[in-house]
Amino acid sequence: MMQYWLMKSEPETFSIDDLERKGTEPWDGVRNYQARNFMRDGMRVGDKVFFYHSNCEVPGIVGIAKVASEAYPDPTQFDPDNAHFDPASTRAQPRWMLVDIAFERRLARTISLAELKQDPALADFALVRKGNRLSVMPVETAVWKHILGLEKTGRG
DNA sequence: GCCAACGTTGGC
DNA sequence: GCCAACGTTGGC
Repeated sequence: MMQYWLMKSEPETFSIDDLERKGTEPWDGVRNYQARNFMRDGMRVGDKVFFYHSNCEVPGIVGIAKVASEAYPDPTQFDPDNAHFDPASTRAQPRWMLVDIAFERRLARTISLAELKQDPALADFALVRKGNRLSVMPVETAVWKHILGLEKTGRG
């Protein structure tokens, strides 16, 4: 059964433009167990993903991607020259996993965090809750549909 | 750039 | 196992 997700990326590091240009990208660098578990245990090929820009001028959802592989070990954990190198991880027992993410489309407009926060229908959505730092999270079907409904409305 | 919130580490 | 110190995330 199709599941929905949201994944955060800092656009200065990897933006929706970058994903559109490359087509498919290994979602490397995740070093949070909860986020890893969602990728490893939750995601299936074909699941849909909101692409979210974080730590930027207008944080918000900017596009839609899809899961393009099952989880496999994140190669950056083995590379001493990589910022995400993890000396405690081994190839026999890799600690960090990733999935490939494929571009699907941009949204017609950015649906900003500010807009999501002031929407009463999204009060329980983890993204808008105070202190949330999770970079990979599930999105309930109703929430997914509600947010997509915002795309064509109002501002932008 | 600041800093609140949160996760991880390590001493005990 | 507790918890203080530290590092990171990410909005503002």
